[in-house]
Order: sequence, then structure tokens, then C-alpha cells
Amino acid sequence: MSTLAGRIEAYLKRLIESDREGQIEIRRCDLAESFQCVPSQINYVLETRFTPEKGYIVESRRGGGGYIRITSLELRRSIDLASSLYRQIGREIDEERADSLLTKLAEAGSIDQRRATLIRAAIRRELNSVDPAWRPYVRAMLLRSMLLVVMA
Amino acid sequence: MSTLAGRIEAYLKRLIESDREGQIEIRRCDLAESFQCVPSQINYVLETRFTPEKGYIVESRRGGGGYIRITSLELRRSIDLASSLYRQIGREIDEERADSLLTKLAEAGSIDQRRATLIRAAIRRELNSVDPAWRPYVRAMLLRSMLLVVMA
DNA sequence: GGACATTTGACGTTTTTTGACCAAACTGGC
DNA sequence: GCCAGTTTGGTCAAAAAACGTCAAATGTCC
Repeated sequence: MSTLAGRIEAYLKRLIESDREGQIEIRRCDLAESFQCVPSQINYVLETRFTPEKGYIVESRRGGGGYIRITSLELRRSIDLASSLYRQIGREIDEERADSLLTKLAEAGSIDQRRATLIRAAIRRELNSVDPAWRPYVRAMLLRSMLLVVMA
Repeated sequence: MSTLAGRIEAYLKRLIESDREGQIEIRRCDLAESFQCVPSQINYVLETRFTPEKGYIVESRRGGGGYIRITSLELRRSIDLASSLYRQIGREIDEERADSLLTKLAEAGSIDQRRATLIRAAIRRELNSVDPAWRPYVRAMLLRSMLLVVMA
């Protein structure tokens, strides 16, 4: 994937993935400048790699203050889930609360029993090598992440 | 067996066998150049020696940045890609390696593309609030945990 | 000589890159 | 408020970069 178009695509996807909203705004001329290519190359990348079928929405505006906005529907949808998980779990969580949350989710059918068990075991194993003082934070992170990919 | 086709076949097989995943990517024009033959000779070799019945998959792309990819089904199976990749994570991992690992898993069908994107995004976002010095460790933990629950 | 395999080259398709020209949106003077 | 000029992004077609197909020519082995 060593084509210009491929590199631009990868760059944009990275930007989008690290954005909290799964959405970015760029200026076509800036991007073209930083990749040393003609501006229309950017349109080519957008048309071939960021189509609705591939889960992206591209909006733009011309004129002064113009921009190109790219939204990943996939990530957009996961935002809600992520923030709801963050509300339930928070920045840190102790083992007991993590445990009961998993039990609740399994009972509610949001995740299956097998995965709940798997998540408990994974957390316990990973925390082994973590300084006890940090465990509540790391536990929260792991729990949030695993639940996100399982429930999405 | 000292025909041109035979020598090209032997050369490609040597390359494939020395690749850890039993897969190589070449450029038809380069190969033709180095064997001093017409490009279509390469197609002849592929059609007669690297067929599915003989255990190979050949994929290709035209246009700028085009390539020909040959995969040996046998070598691929023997490695058990998913678990071998999983073991490759280790105690710490940088962003680039994590990225390419996810790409490979998605290509191999071990996880779907949608989840790969989700995992990348989740890792990036969680790491935002982590001291850069610890990121490789935390990244490894998150990646391992999320892969565990999605591949299970 | 016939059957089969190999080699070559002309022509075709797909994907990427580039550039000339077009259209919309903002800005500032009147 | 309107017009002219500037600032952006959009379109489209040609050129370039790869790979694919097919059939004719050539070799090889009974």
C-alpha cells in the first residue's frame, strides 16, 4: 500500500480514529500541501476510500473558511456506547463493582455468560503485573475497552 | 527443468517458503525484468504452477501501486495465524506494530474489519489519558484483552 | 509429424496521478 | 444591499502505471 492515495487514506483514518467524535475537518489545500500533491488527489482519495458504502460521510464547503469534513458512521455509533460505558464505569473501579456490573450485564443479556467469565479472567490476569495503586484505573480501562468491542 | 518457467517457479517458491506467513507480494514488471522476459511469462507461471489445486492463492491489483500476492495455503495453515499473532504482542507494543497486526488479523478473517477499526479507535482514545512513557505497556494490555474477547 | 508445453508480443482493463478549468462562499468597498 | 475580487473546494479528462488475455510462434518429446 505504498501509493500516495494509500498513504493519504491511512493518515486520514488515523486522524478520524483518534478523534473523540469520529469526525475530522481538514482543508484540502493544506492536506495536498503536506503530501506534496495536487489538491484533486484528495478528492480522488475521498471518492474511492471514504464512500458511504464504506461507512463514511463526506461534507464540504467552498470559499473562505472552507473545509472538508469526514465522519465515520461506525465510530459515531460507538461513541454513544463508549460514553454510556464511561458513565457506568468511570475513571476507576474496584473489583467488586466490576464484578457486579458484569453480572448485571450478563443477566440483562447484553453480553453472554461465557464472555463475562472471560473478561473477569482477563482482567485478573492483566492486573497481576500492574502496581496495586494503579489497578483501579487500569481495571476501568480494560473493562471499558472489552465491553465496547463485545457490545458494539 | 531448466526452463524459464521452471526457474521462475523455483524462485517464487523459495521466497514463499522463507516468509513466516507463507505469503509474498511482488511486482510483475520487476520480476519480468529480473528474469529478462516478457511480463506475461509471469502469468503463465502463475497459471500453471500456483493454482488452487496445487495449494496456492493468487491475488492481484492493477494500476499504479499494483502487485501480485501469492499465498501458500499449506504454510499458512501450519502457522495458525491468529494465535501466533496474539503471541506476538508481548509486554509492550508500538502503534505501528499494533496497527499492522490488526490489519493482518482482519485480512486473515480472524476478526472483522469493523471490529479492527473499533479496536484501533478504542486504543487511541484510551491512551490519550495515559502518560506517554507507559503507552506501549498499556497498549499491549488493551490489545491483548480486546482481541481475546472478540476472537473467543 | 502430432501433441503438449513454453515463450513472446500485441492489445485490453483497472487504478492512480496530474492539471486545466469550473463553481461556490466569503470579504470589503460603495 | 450589491458587485468585484479572493479564497476555497469540485469536475473531468488525459497521462501514467500496473496487471490481464489471447493467440501466434517456437520447443520438446514421443
